[in-house]
Amino acid sequence: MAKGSGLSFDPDPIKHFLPIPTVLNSFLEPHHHQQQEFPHNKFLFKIEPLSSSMESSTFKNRSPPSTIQFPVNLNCSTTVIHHDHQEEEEEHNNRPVIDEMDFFADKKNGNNSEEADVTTTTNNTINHSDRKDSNTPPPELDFNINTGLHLLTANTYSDQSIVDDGLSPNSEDKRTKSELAVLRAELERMNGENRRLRDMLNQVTSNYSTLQMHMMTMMQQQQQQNQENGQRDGKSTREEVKQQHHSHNSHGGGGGQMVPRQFMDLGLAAAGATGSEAEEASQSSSEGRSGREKSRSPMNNMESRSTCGIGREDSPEKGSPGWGPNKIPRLGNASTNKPADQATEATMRKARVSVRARSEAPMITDGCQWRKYGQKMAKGNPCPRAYYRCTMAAGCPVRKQVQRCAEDRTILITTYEGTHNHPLPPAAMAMASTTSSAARMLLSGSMPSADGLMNSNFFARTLLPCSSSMATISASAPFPTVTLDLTQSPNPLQFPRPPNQFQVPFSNPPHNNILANPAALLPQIFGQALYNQSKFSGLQLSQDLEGQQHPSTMSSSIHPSNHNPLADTVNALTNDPNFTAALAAAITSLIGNPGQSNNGTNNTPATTTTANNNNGSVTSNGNNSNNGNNKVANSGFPAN
DNA sequence: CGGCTTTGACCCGCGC
DNA sequence: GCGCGGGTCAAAGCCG
Repeated sequence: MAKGSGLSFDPDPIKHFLPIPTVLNSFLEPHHHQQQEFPHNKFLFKIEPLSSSMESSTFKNRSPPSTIQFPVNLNCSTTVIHHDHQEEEEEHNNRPVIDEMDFFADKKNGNNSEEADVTTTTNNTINHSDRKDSNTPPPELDFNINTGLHLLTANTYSDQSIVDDGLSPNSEDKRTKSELAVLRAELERMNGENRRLRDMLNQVTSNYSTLQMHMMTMMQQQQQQNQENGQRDGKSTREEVKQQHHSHNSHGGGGGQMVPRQFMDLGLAAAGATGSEAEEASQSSSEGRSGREKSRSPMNNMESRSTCGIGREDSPEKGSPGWGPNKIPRLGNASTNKPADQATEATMRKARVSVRARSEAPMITDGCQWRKYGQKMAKGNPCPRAYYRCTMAAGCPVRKQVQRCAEDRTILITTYEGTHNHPLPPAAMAMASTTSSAARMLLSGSMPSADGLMNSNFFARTLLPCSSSMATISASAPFPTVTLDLTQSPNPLQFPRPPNQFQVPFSNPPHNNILANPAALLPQIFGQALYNQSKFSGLQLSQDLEGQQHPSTMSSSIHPSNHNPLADTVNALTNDPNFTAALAAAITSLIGNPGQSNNGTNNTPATTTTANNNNGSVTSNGNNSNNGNNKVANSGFPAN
């Protein structure tokens, strides 16, 4: 392509550069053929009651197939279903929540369902056969799960019913009016419910953040305490030994040598209320490939992070103007640093958080604004790797790499590194929180490993008790990396998980249902991981801990032991590549808006969350033009 | 005109 | 010391 053409380099086999809403749409692909009348930017994200309203108001008068119930209730309007209104109503009234999931399960099952789709009816009808007898959900549905994406169309019901009635004008008119009145009343009620739920969600989110911070602080304190004890009396717990070893060898920097990790600035990171905490963990100094990089005290710096170019921090002499100021000179000797800092810093590496998601979109929307600064062909991968840096604030050291997986080009690998030195938009909080937690997890553990690899099994279980296959941690790379794999088990229904695996940690309050709130999924996963990590903060981990689940998780989890169709469905849904992609994309939009949604102006939930995405921008930033982002996203997309 | 992408060049660490 | 590969820079040029 011509240099400076401004055109996107689009080697990607996947030509669909879809904005978030579109991503969601892609997940709902079966409906595409019905979406023509409704632009993507018409997506309406709506918060509705998860349980109560579900069976009642929420479903009434809606065409089932056309609606997909998303966790926080993302009502993406897209389709117009030509159903008989009354029939629809009846169906809705009788439909248990699970219908939505079944709908998805069928979709993803590959059974495809273009037919089932159009139809939603088909599918639903089948399901209904069993359920019309009873309005109560199956026994195994002991938790409130509402997973479907609820797509509904603005003119789904009344209009259609009016048209199809075939009654005399007068009676039709009356009927229409009455229906209209009912609908209005219902609408108002739903709005009220939405408001309440929004508040609730905000509160939950807030609580979660608070708890997370608190936990981080405590973990740090504990770690420090352990460290002090270790130094004082030479007590030799495994961890302490490592720590000491660590401090002694802090600058030895044996490449590839396994070094213990310990908590560092986690507390700080947690303390950072900016929401950029995510990277703070990664900020932690790193021993770097040769123990060259030094970072400063966690406390100060976001910027120290500075050094945080991806992989470049070690070359102080070289620095880009923007990053120069942040660069930290290489310290040949650690002698200038405080011993404690040396030890910790030396041992810590810059953490990276990698997210693997199956997505056709060029980039996962994370709420930040990125600018592409380079693209390279990486060895062993025909797809180019694109380099982006955060442009939300001048000098923000955060960078990310985006690359397609060589084996499966539908998989998008996004690797984050660095800490934002600026407040994050609400939309970016979720991802930041998630990556932050992951990074902390990574940096907080001190795992011995002869082969240079962390005990991925343990970590996976710790990090993601729900699925050991979803997260892996590697310390063998130049930088420790947490990989969050959202692509595993594309079709769990076809490839059932081992019976002793938890799929999703449902340690949630009634309204914090993961499935009902995808936005909370990742943070919650990592939250659980953090919990487990803290639980095992001694880091005297052993395989015998594997499989151990936190009681809270156990109690509310879908227990695999009893084969549960619903659980399988849930698993299927939560592992659906498209869903995960949509989830990743939706995270920022959904959870990220607590601040905005809190203000009274958002009485129409439908318009609230989508604001940033309606333009089809890949990155959402209310204060900035999305055009640039789109460019970045589209052109920067590294493909083959 | 500012912001962005493209892309060749450059720097650096690492392995041999 | 050299080559390789990853990561970054910055000039050129496009776009709105």
